Amino acid sequence: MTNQTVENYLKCIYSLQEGEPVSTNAIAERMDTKASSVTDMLKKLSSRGLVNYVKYQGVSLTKDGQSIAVRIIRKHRLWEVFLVEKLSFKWDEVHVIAEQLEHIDSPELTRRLDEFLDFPRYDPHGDPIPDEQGRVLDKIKTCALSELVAQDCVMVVGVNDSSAAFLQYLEKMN
Amino acid sequence: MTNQTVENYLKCIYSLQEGEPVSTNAIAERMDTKASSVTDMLKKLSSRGLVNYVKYQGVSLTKDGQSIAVRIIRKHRLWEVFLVEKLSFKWDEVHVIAEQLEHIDSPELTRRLDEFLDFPRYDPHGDPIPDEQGRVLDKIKTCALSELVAQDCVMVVGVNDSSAAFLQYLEKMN
DNA sequence: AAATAAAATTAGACGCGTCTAAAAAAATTG
DNA sequence: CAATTTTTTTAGACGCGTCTAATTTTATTT
Repeated sequence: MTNQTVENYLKCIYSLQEGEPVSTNAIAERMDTKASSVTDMLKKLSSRGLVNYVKYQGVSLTKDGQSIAVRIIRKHRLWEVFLVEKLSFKWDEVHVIAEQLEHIDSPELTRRLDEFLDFPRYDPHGDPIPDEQGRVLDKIKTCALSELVAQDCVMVVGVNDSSAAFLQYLEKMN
Repeated sequence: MTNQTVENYLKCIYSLQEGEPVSTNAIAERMDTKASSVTDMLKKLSSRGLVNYVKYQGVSLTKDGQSIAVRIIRKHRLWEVFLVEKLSFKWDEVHVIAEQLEHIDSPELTRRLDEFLDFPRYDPHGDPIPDEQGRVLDKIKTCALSELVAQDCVMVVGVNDSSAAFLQYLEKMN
């Protein structure tokens, strides 16, 4: 199977993983595909040693699978930083583009991009950027603006409503 | 067919085009594939209105096909400038990476990248970068170092022998 | 211009990733 | 705990881009 496809499946499983194995249906829903397609793919990923898959019992990443997933996430978030910091994109515009850029295969490019960006630890949404060895920090703690009291010192890292209308409203109010 | 594939075929035909229609074999050789695969593809491109294809008579780009090819080349060369100017890659290292980056689909990204790079007219090899409307300048005139005489004022834009050994030799001699 | 060589096309196949429909297993419920 | 619902898997198909082998068309040679 194609690198792109493998990477997207692994990334998806990674993001759904929380202790217990991930279900076929959960993957299908997240990837906007059919459960039968997922089953097919899981068998192939398993035979490549990228996931632990037991029929009817869900799936989890192997060490190799995890390592690939983390590398993709690293690239995704580095590109998001690039798009926002260097090309002045807004938070909500960068995700779709980064989903393409994350599949560019060149370790040297990733290394140099990281350096060019001054080794950022977090992406524009406050999500941690894994380092070259795949180590991941914790996500920055976030809370709603409404939970704060006067004098609290915070940084705005994102919005929940990313509709064009709302963003334009924020823009207008500066 | 897939965007990537279409784009690669159109780019290839564009680069082989010089007055007369391009032959099936020429495309096959350049793309490292079989003539029969090329024939299959030409039929599909033709039915999409991207090429003028007449059996046994070669192929040429339509206006639409040309426009797509030029857009890919624009992206390819812009990314090459980025890699060399911003990430300090060497001339000969950037081509393979740019072949991946050129397929990233986001007109806004291309626009902003262009701006970020200060609207460069030529890529690191002296090849012209098409503008947003698809206008292409002439390639910068080049000649061999050996053709020059003392006092000539030139800029080195590339080497013919890009083997690691030769590049390291140049490096050593500064 | 007939014979031969080269170039291009067709026919039929394959792997990939996906799908629908049907079957099987697991979970839920009355 | 038997019946029903939900989840998952299997079986069989399809489009894409490619391939090999065979055929057809065009070009070259003598």
